[in-house]
Amino acid sequence: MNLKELSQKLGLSQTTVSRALNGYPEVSEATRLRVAEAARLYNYSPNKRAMGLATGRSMTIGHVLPTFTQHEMVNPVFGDFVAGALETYGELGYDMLFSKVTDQDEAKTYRDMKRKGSVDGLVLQGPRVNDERIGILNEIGLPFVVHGRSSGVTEDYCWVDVNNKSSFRRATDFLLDLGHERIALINGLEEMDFAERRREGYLEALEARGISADPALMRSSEMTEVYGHHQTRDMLKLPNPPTAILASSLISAIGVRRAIEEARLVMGRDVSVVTHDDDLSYLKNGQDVPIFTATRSSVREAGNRLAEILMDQIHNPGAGPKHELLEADLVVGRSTGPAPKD
Amino acid sequence: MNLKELSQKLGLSQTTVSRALNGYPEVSEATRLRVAEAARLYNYSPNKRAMGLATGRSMTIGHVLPTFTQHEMVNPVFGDFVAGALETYGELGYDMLFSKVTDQDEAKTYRDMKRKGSVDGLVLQGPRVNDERIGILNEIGLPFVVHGRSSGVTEDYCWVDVNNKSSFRRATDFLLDLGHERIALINGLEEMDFAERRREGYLEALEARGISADPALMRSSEMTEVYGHHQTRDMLKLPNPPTAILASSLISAIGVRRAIEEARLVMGRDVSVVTHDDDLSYLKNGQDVPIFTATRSSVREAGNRLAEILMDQIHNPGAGPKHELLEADLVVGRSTGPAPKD
DNA sequence: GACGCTTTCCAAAGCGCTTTGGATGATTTC
DNA sequence: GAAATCATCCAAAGCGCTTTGGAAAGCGTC
Repeated sequence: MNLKELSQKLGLSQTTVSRALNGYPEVSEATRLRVAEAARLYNYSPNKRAMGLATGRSMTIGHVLPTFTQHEMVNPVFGDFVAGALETYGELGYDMLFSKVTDQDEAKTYRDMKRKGSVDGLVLQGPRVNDERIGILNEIGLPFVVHGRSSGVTEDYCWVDVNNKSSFRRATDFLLDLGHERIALINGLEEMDFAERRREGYLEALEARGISADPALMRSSEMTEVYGHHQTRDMLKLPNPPTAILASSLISAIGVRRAIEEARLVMGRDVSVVTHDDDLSYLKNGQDVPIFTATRSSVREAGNRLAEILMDQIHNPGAGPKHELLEADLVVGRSTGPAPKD
Repeated sequence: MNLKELSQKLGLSQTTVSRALNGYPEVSEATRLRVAEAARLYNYSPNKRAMGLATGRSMTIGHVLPTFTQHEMVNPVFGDFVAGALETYGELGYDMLFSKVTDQDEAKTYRDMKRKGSVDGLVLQGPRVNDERIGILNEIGLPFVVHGRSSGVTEDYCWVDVNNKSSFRRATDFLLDLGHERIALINGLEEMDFAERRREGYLEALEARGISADPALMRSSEMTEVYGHHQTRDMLKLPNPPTAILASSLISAIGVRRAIEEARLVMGRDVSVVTHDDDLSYLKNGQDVPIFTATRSSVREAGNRLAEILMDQIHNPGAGPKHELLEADLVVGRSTGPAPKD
């Protein structure tokens, strides 16, 4: 059933039926009702492609599967982030289109999406420090929002980000207050912007107490369980091992704990651990009492907020770039305790 | 730049340019080259929506975000599965369209996709026992492939699945061979088809040795870390606790280990653990020596294979339904050992 | 009753592509 | 040398929708 057929059945023109369905005022309430009724009866819904052709809008948002380049690792927060964004898209009738970038040429994918008219807006995930993709997206001229920020980029753009710096500053302060002085940082890959900001917060807290950071205690790698384990195992073997560890994700924190236990130490007594927690639906940080003391910020909520900003940008092209900085909670669990006296 | 403009620049008709670009034979090699050259020069690529309108094909595959109904949990394998499927889609120029189903009315979403012409094929994830969605999809008349199977459904359909039954049978046999007799099963939600098949394999192995299954040792729940932990903690408190545990996912196995360690027991000595491992990119089962003894099958590879079958179905509508049963490896790690003598 | 103003509807022209059904020469066949 | 064949190309008709620019009818006004 298409518009033509439906309008014939109703004895109306396609124009009127189209207008009735799209809520234009040039149609009487009586016929609007009649049209709506018939549309339901004949199970009519407009062809999206034809609609897109005619309007120039595709009602689709483009995403690129965020993979950490090394090892083709899919970002574990992907699923929850998407779920959050989809909630908002769905409400406004938008779909989500996915592409995977095989080569490094992500810019080409974005340009293609614009040229082919397949999307009305874009989402950029996993921004790196000085990310050149932002400049390209600005130049392409399609509304976009970045999940995260990119230090070094001077031009303005829309973003939604967790306050990584302040949350890691607070986490470090929390450990310092407990008397820890040898605090390790197991961070994400250094080129990632969030990792840089977390490191800044960590360093700032140390400096404020006059503690000089030990490069041997600052690690950065992909946020997997195995890497968390390796880095911790190595650091615990140091002549002067850390008494506390800051981890960048719950998954690597699980590896941290494994290494601590393998060393026959007790987490929260011998070694304290604080992690960032994206509040993933499939990986909750305990139930009542958190397993790990953590800086928590729901990535799903971030997806939600980001989508709202993007929708806003699409519908009000004039409005300038919008930003949203989400503050993480610092939740105290069983992985932290006073620094051991030796 | 659109077809019209490009053809004007070339002094050719749109027909010829279109044919040249799409590899039709009615165009001389010389002009084909000239057209290709100009297309590159002017950075032309056809508008997907217009192409879709004209051809009736959308070059898009529909996915529905698989959530376990309770708690809106996003399936953790989602990211890797998508990455696998996208590899194949990308090669053939297909995009991936995502929708999230808010209500239970997933069928409506599929019907809409068909009506609106937004997709050429569908992927069904997370099939349940007796899943009525399969019947609906068959009736809708859009090519589809199921990731998993649905016992109880008699009609034929395409699927890609891990041999859940045989792998859990093997895993159970492996534990039995080590002398374990009280083997617990921490399974996924019972309505999920994979959970049923795994239970069957487990029961079959026990029965073959004349061991009657203890209902107190068979748990099923969402596959989260917390649930794995809770179930294990509870079972270890039983008067006659299990000496081995079979877990349905690496994430719940991590919870199992946490509970074992909290009980001051040693995994692999006091309690053996075998888990299923989807070989997720962000959650590897150790590096050289696996942490857990596991039945391993890459969900990314499954996504890849599934996409291939779907592409095949779309391009050869006549061919009957195809199936692929993936056998899981049984890899031995450090989480299993002989049953303790008491 | 002629006039203007609303209200309500419609015909037709796109949107950018594919594809059908020729047209035009060039080449071969007898 | 005329007819048939072939290789190239093109004009125009869709695909299913939106939207522009009227047209027709209804209504009050003077």
